[in-house]
Amino acid sequence: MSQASLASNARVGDAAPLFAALGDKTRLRLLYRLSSGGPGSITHLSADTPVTRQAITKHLRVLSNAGLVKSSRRGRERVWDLEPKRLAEAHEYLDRISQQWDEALDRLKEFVENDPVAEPPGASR
Amino acid sequence: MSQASLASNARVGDAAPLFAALGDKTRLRLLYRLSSGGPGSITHLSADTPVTRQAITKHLRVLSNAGLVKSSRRGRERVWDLEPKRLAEAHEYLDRISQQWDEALDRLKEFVENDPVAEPPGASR
DNA sequence: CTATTGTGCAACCATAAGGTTGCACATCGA
DNA sequence: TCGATGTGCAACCTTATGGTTGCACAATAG
Repeated sequence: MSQASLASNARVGDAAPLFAALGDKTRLRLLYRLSSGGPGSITHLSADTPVTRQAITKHLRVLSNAGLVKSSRRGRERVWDLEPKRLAEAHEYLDRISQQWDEALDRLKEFVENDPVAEPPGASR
Repeated sequence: MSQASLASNARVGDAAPLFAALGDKTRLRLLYRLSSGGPGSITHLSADTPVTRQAITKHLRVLSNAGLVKSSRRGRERVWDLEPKRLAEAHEYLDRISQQWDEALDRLKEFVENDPVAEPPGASR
């Protein structure tokens, strides 16, 4: 079994949801907003974006499902904030993947340097 | 800039495509496949998956657009492989984000410890 | 030459995703 | 109490996404 791979086999399906949650610029912007500006209500958060409050609500729900943010009611407002625990988990996750990429790149170098793919000399056309 | 945020402001829209490309389990599996099993043709790569060759083709194209894989023709076959350079870039990227998360988490702690439900600056109306 | 194998392309489908509008309802201020 | 403000829900629209099937075409094996 080779050990250097882009994701450990067992968790490969685990990473996708996290990446998917991060794979939208509006959501990344929201995370940025929360991390730099602190917690905020929906209307507050949507004030900076070109999209509607409703859209923001949906995105927050996605982030919430991914465990990246949490919300709490405060009077008639609902305040959203980053979720430290999950965020730390995701953080570790990215670190691990990052490290595995490193190893994968090493293997890749060997590939290229040693024996590409036994390329047939006249393979072009 | 000593500001701790989840993503640097200017690049926030840059990360999304990468994450989006990684946000699918079939594609992650493909990357895993390529990183552990080395390069392979489409039919070869799709032999291990429950989906059709055509679906794999599409996924490879997505990964290719994200710069994570590259392909080269070899006779009548087309061999796909990881793209080292871009992969390294993405690697750095994840590292950077990972680090920023770390900083963001620090700020988060202060939030919680100092002022539980602090009003974001400028929240008055 | 002919059959086989490997790709590529295109059409098509179902569902999810991102977004909008509209409206009901809760809560706060005066 | 009444109006203003903040949310939540639901319907709806458009486009992307993930997937399939079918077929044409290139290249290789006999």
